[in-house]
Amino acid sequence: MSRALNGKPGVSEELRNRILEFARMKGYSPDLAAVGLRKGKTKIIGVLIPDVSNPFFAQILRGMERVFYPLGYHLLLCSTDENTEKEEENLRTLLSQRVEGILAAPTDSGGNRSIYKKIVDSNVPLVFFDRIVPNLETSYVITDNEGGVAELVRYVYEKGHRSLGVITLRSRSYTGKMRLSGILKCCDELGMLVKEEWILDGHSTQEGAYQAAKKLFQLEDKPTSLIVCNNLMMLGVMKAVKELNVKVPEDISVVSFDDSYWNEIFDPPITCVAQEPEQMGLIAATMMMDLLMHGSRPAKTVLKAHFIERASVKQIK
Amino acid sequence: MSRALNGKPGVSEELRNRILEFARMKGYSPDLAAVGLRKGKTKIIGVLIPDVSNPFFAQILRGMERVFYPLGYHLLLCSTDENTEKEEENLRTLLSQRVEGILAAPTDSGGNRSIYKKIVDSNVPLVFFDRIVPNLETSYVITDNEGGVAELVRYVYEKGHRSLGVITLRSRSYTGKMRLSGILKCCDELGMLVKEEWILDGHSTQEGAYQAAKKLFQLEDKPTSLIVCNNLMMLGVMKAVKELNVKVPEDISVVSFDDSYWNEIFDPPITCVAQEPEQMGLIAATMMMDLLMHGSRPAKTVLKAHFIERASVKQIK
DNA sequence: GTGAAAGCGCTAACAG
DNA sequence: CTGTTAGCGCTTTCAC
Repeated sequence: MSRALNGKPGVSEELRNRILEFARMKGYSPDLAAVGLRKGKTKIIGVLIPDVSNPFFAQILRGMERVFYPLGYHLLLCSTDENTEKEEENLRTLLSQRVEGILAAPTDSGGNRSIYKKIVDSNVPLVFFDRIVPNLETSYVITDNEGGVAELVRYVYEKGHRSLGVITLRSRSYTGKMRLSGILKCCDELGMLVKEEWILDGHSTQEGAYQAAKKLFQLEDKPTSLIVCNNLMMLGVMKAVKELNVKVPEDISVVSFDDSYWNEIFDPPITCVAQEPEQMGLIAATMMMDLLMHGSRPAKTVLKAHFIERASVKQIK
Repeated sequence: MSRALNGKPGVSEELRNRILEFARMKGYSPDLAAVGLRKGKTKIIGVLIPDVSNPFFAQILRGMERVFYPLGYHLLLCSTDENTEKEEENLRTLLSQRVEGILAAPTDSGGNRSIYKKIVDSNVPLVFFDRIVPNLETSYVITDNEGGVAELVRYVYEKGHRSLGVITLRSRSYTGKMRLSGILKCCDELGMLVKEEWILDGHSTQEGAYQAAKKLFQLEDKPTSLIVCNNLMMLGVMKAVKELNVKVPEDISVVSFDDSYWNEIFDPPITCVAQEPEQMGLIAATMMMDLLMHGSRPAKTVLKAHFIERASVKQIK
C-alpha cells in the first residue's frame, strides 16, 4: 500500500495502478499527522511574530512562505502581541506540535532567554529575524540598526541641522535599544543636540507616536529635525502633522527608519532608510532549510538598511 | 500516566504529584500530533489567504488569531497568490493535515468550485470570508460590495459629477465582479456616464492600478471622477497622481473602496467606504468555532461598508 | 486506585 | 513482488 501510494519501488505496475485508482475513488488523502508521528517529521515550521497586521511582519511572512511552500513545508503562525507570557506559551505549543523548526522575532531582548536557550539546547532549529536574543548560538537575520540610524543622523547633520528629536520604539525591544543607542552615539560624535525632552516614547505603535509627536510639536523649544524609529510610528507622526498643521520640512524636518507604502505618497515624501522585509523573510527561511537539511552551523546575516532621499528634510544654511 | 498529566480523576494525589514532578524534570511536552491522531482532533485550523502582505488580509488574520488563540487552536497558513492551482494544492494539504476546519477567501468565484464542494460534502467545516463561491452551503462573512460602491457612486453624483472612470479588480474574482457590476448598475440608474475606455483593469495590484491610472490621466477625454476598487490600487493611483502632477480633486475627483492607512494621510485625504478587516476575521473565526462546537447550520453575514467623507471629491455646480 | 493493552493511520522492516 | 507486523506517542478501555 504505502509503497504504491508513495511511488516507491518494489511494486508491480499493475497493482500500483489498481491501488491508486481505488484510493482516488475513495477520496483518500494521507494523514500527515500520522506520517509525521511515524517518521518523526511533521513538515511544519513554527513562526512567532509580534503582529501580523504590521505590514513589515506581514511581508516577512510572505518571504518565508515563498521558500517553504515549494518545499512542502507549512507554517504554523503565532502572534505574541509583544507579550512575553504569550510568547512563552506559544513557544511551548510549537514545541508540542513538534514543529521541525522555529522562526522567531523575540519580544524582549532578555525576557524569555531561558526558554530560547532550552530550545537551542534541545536541538530544535531556531532562527531569529528582525530581533535577537543576544549571546545565543542561533542563526539570525537582522538589519544593521545602528548603521541605518547613523546614516539618517548624518544626512540631517549635513543638511545643516544641529538639533534632533526622536520618537522611539518600545524601550525593551532589541530594535528599540539598538536604534536609540545608535542615534545617541552618532549625535554625540557629531555634536548634535538631543535634549532629554525631545526623546519621546512612541511605544512602537501608530497611536503612541501620534501622541508623542503632538507633544513634541507643541513644545516651546523644538528641535529642527525629527527621527521616527519605525514605519507604523511614521504614520502616527503624519497624522499629528496634518492635525496640527505643521509644515514639513519648513517647520521641522523628518526622517524615518523603515520605508512603507505611505512614505512615498506623503506630502512631502519622507526621506528614510528602508529595510527589505520580504528579503529578510526569505533569508530567514533559507537559513532554516539549511539547518534542517544540512544541519550546518548557525549563520548570521546583518542586512544593510538603504538610504532613500526624498523631500522631508530642509537645507539649513 | 495520561490520567495524571491531564488532571483526570482516578489517580491518587500522591502518585499524580510524583508523575508531574518527573515530567517537569524530564522537560516533557505532550506530542500534539499523537494526541490528535488518537483523539481525531488536531486543534489546527487551516487558513487560505490570497496574500498575507496585503494589509487587508493581514488584519483579517489578526482578527482570527484573536479568537483562536485563547481557545487553544492554531492556524496553519497558506497563500494562494490568487493562483487557482496553488489554491487546490493548498486545500489538499490542509485536508491531509486533518485541520479541523478551513477558513478561505477563494481565488476565483468559480474556479475550484468542485473542490470546495467536496470539502463541504465531507463535513469539514468551511467558512468563506471576503469572497465566496456562490451556491455553496457554507458559512460566510462578506462585505456588501454592491451597497458599498453604490454609496460611493451616489455621493459623487450628488456632488454634481456626471461622468465616472473605474479602476477595477481582477475581473475573475468575486469581489471584482460584484463591485464592477454594482458600479455599472448604479451609474445606469442615475444616468452617470461610464465610457468603455474609462473602465481600466488594475489587476487588483498597486502596480496594475498605477499603470491604469496613468493611462486614464493621459486620455484626451477624461471623466470628472474616478472610483478605485481597493486599497492597494488606491496606492498605485496615488503614485500616478503624484508623478503626473494631477490635481485632486481639481482635475479629477477620486473615491476608493476600502480604507487603509494611507487614505487619511494623503493630500487630499481620500473619501471612501471602509471595510473592517479585523472585524471580518473575528466573525469568520467565531463562525468556525460555532460550526466546530455546536455543529450549527451555516451562518451568513453581510457587513456594511461604511462611508467616510474626506476631501477628494470636488463639488460641481 | 493502578497497570496493561488496544488502536488512531501510517511506514519500515521482515517474511513468504 | 506481495502480505504481514511492529511501533511512532498518545488516550481509552478493560482487567485487576
